[in-house]
Amino acid sequence: MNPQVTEARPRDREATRERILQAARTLFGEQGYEQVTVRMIAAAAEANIALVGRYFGSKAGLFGAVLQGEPTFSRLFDGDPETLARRLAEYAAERMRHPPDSPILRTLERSAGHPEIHEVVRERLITAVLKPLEARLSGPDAPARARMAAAVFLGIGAMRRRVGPRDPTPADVDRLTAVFEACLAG
Amino acid sequence: MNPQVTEARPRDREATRERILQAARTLFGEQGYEQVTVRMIAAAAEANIALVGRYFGSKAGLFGAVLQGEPTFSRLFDGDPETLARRLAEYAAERMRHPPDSPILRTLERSAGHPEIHEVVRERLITAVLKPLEARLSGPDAPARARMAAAVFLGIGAMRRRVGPRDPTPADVDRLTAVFEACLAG
DNA sequence: AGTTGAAGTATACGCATGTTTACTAGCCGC
DNA sequence: GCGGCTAGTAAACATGCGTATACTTCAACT
Repeated sequence: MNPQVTEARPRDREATRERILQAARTLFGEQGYEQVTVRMIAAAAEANIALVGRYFGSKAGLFGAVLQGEPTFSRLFDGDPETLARRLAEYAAERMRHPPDSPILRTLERSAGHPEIHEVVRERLITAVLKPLEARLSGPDAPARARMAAAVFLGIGAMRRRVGPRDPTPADVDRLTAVFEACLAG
Repeated sequence: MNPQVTEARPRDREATRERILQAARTLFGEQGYEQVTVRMIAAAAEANIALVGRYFGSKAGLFGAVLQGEPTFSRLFDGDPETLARRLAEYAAERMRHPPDSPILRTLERSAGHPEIHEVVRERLITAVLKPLEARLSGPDAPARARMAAAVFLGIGAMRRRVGPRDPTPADVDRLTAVFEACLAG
């Protein structure tokens, strides 16, 4: 009769794996794929370098695992369709000032370059952002409209990172609302 | 036996420098800062690696020289202010399908990550895009409005690179026109 | 208790990068 | 002609990367 195996074993594969995953989530979100090294992740997770390879195969595999573990944006898109544009605008306005609270968008904002993660980034952007939004749009051209709204999101983040943060004003939110309404208009 | 296939090039500091610059312009625009190596640039320019360091100090210095040499977007912004949004929309719609014709935007679209070029990217984005557009806007909040329009540009490019190209439809152009009108509305 | 297998470790491999050094050779003014 | 400045070259340097290997340690099960 075993006691519960879930608690505080000194050697715990699952816990170590989780520490690595969590460290990677944080670091990738903060600095993007290429700026973060496997050694940094291992150090932050207080795990040995070789374990990263052992549990995730490769750096790209770990990156994929991070992205797969992130939730979609369905919550943001849920609610009254009439006020969807406004909610998106408020969220985007906050993105002028601060990086996304969600690691997934932080990670997607950065890490454009590397070819080896291109596919997983693309897949995750589609399933976590485009498809959920698209599903909530009525009328024609839903994919195109969702894509354009997502483009605005990415663009806002790109400007913040490249030019600098900006405190969103009420006028900014109004403008963004109009922008998203234009994006989503059927 | 062949006589020399490659005819000797006269020694010309300025011409060599220009070849390197031109090769860098092309490669950075095609692949972004971090994907391009100094050796690739030297090979494309048919110049020795060391000359890159000699003439431009460093890879980042060369990148800065490329960006400094690019024209601004004033031409796109000139013309009837009434139809500015439409012109921007047509340009942006083309960006859904193809990378920018101008190396500067291609370069700015990519190369987000590297800290060592952050400053020159920022500076160039401001002086080549934001300021010229801002100068053509009347009414309040011109910087904020220009910034938002620029964000849409960057976002469109980001979506093309990450998700894939899209053939813009007339409806896309209409939507984008409305988006830019919302961005630029005073 | 002793064996065993996996978790964890230390270290090195192979490679690519940006950069620098020591050298060669061609052009120009004399 | 020729000497010297300098464009151009070849090679190495130093570093950091992701990954792989061989070893050690420890906990669980017979």
